[in-house]
Amino acid sequence: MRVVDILNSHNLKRTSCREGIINVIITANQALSENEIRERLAGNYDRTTFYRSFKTLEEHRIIHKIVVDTQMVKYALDNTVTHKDEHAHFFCNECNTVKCLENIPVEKYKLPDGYFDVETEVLIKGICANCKNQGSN
Amino acid sequence: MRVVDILNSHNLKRTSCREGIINVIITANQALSENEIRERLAGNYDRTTFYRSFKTLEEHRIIHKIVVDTQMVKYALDNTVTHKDEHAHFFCNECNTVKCLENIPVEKYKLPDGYFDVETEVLIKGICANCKNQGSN
DNA sequence: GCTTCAGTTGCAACCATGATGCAAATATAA
DNA sequence: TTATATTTGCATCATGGTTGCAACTGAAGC
Repeated sequence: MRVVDILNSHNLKRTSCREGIINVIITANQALSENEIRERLAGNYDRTTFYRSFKTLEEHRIIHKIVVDTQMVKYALDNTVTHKDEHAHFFCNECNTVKCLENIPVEKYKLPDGYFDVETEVLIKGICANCKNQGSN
Repeated sequence: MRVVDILNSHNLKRTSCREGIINVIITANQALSENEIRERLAGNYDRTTFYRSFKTLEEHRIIHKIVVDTQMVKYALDNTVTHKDEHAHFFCNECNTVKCLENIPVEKYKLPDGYFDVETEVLIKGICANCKNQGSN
């Protein structure tokens, strides 16, 4: 599916910022932060434009946000695009990258009486395969 | 265990800010934000002092931080104090409260080859029992 | 109780993320 | 090409996190 079609199917205008963001995220093999996306983007956009583009794309479930910490937010292509269920995320303490563990569905936790869950976020922090290998060299 | 003993056992000086924070968190039945703690506290402390107190108490595993979003951070008494294992957290979309689900241990997710986990954060968002009851009245 | 000093506090200043109002610019449909 | 609903850029603000530094203070020793 082309980026144009993704935007069209959500009745979103195709602006260079939106197209750029989606392109960068689709190409990347990992979740990216606002700055990481900006670096990989041709155009130079205002922070607010970026912020609002992310928000719009998120609301339309084209991308999803992973909050690692209050000072580290990353974005990845959403489930509805890759057709995967709710999945866990992995954050590497060494290289600070975030990966969607698309084959690791989040467990359905049994809540106390009267509690109802809407969504569950699972963030696993540790060392990724890449950094583990470098560490043992 | 008294607050004084908690600080002493970690070789931390007993300052009114630290004692106050721990007291407020122990008393509360839920995780609290910086502002919620400040409101319940007698003294008037600088933001930086608060921030550094939280950091110190967190590093010594007396309290732990729950990041709901980039703009919402809450603190709760840590496992080492209540002697509970790694647990899930519940965030109510209605009343914005965070509760430690101390009887809900986090699942040990099986990671891809080469990946090693250090800690897993599980944040379940939904409606708490309290808000659910009010909604059905 | 007084002295000493490592540790803590308050202040100023800075960065990142999130958010809104408003005028100018633009995508798209007519 | 024009009209209009959206989007963009700019200014501005809020919150959380962070550091440097001088002033202050808890706790130990005298």
